[in-house]
Amino acid sequence: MAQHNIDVQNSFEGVCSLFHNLQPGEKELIRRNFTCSYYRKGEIIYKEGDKPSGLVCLTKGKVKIFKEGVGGRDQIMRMAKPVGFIGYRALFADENYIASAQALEDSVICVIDRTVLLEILKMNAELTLHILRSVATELGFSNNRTVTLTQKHIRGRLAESLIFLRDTYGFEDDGQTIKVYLSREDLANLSNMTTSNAIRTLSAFSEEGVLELDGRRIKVLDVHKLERISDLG
Amino acid sequence: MAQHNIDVQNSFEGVCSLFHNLQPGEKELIRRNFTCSYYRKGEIIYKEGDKPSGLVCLTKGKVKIFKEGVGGRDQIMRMAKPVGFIGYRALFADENYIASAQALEDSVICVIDRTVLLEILKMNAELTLHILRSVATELGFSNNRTVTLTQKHIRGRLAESLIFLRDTYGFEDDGQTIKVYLSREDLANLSNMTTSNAIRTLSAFSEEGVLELDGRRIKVLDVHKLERISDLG
DNA sequence: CCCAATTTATGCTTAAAATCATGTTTTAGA
DNA sequence: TCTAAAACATGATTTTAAGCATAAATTGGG
Repeated sequence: MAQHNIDVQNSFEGVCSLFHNLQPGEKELIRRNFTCSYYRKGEIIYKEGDKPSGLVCLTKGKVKIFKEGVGGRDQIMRMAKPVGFIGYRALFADENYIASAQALEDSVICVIDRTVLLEILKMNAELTLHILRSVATELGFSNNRTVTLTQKHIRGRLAESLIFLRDTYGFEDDGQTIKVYLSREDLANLSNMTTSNAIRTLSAFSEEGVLELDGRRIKVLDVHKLERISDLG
Repeated sequence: MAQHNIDVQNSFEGVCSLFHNLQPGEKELIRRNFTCSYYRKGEIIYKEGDKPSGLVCLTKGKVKIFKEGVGGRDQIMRMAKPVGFIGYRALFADENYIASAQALEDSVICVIDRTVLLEILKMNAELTLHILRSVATELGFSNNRTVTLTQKHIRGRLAESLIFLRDTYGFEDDGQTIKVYLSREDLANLSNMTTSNAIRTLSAFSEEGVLELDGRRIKVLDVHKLERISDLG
């Protein structure tokens, strides 16, 4: 696979900006154990059961993190955007991955070697404490998500997913179009419903004037109404 | 409320045993900022929205951690047993509690002052890294839980909850009776279903010879069958 | 010990969402 | 550009679980 012109230096700086209280020597250590690679849309970055080789970071593109469910039905756990870490849970828990990561667009993925990172963390308590805070925050998201995915009805879950996507990726320049283009199946897997129901409910939202649909392009016409639907459950 | 004869020293040692790589000076610091109190069955230890004052530890009794759901329906997120921490997610995330904790039996709760603990963590990277691992592991449980609660059917969810309770609290001396006595409503809130359905499904398991029921006493007659039901979804 | 309140139990009805079926549109590759 | 595959759309049907009603059993407090 060709080197699709990755700006390693820029990626490196982006990744480092995610760390707090990183000492010069530690930064140099990371630089020397830092690799980048290019993933085409649809390619798998890691799979459930794989062993983490290091701390994975997305510096360009979009990635979905998903778990295979009971009847082969996937559940999307998280959506990543640049610059951000993925797969760190398994790394810090010292476990294999319990979810898979797939590029939704052409993406650049960088990896900091596992051993080197852990060495740094053992020396830098402040940095470790900061990461602990991030993971604790994410555990909160996960707990909230469990409740909404189990207790809200289909309309509420889909509305919440759309709001979540807007919060994560923002709008296009028109201020209305959500800046991510998911298949109906992905949207369903994010919202814990069948593809049929995602399609149906999107159509309903469109008829109600909440959304305007054009293929995978989703334009939010009435944010308040969407939020109300999400809150109602 | 009377001092129900709390053995503070014993509780203190129990709590300290949960920390790894704790230095003598740090231990002394904790001892001087360590309080214990007694909670009767049913009493609330903290509520959703409260601000954590420190690291809470259960040294005696049983506690449920639950979130209020959409229609006032609670979702039990976690069951705690001694000796173990509760409410640490909010503390480390520097947030208010997103769930409430209630004693299921008479319990002893100890608290390590927040400021003191964070001081220790800032100095002790190894300890912080160890806590990071625990929180990352729990995030994994939470993610798995999200999938099973959303994708498994009622029978599978209830069976899984029963297995989970056995894993957490173990069996009585007879080797069959799960060592925790929950109301049908709590069992339902743990398994994401209505109380009616928890009752109905328990009865079904009993008729199928998987369980033997006697009030809140649940005797597991056929572990394999229970596991099979859980795995089927 | 007794009574009210709560919990448990069970049947029936309704609502929600999955499944199935069919057809159309879009996309990717030869 | 054509074709096959994939994705999207919509209606009908079935399954699942919630909701509701009623009654029995259990529990806790006076």
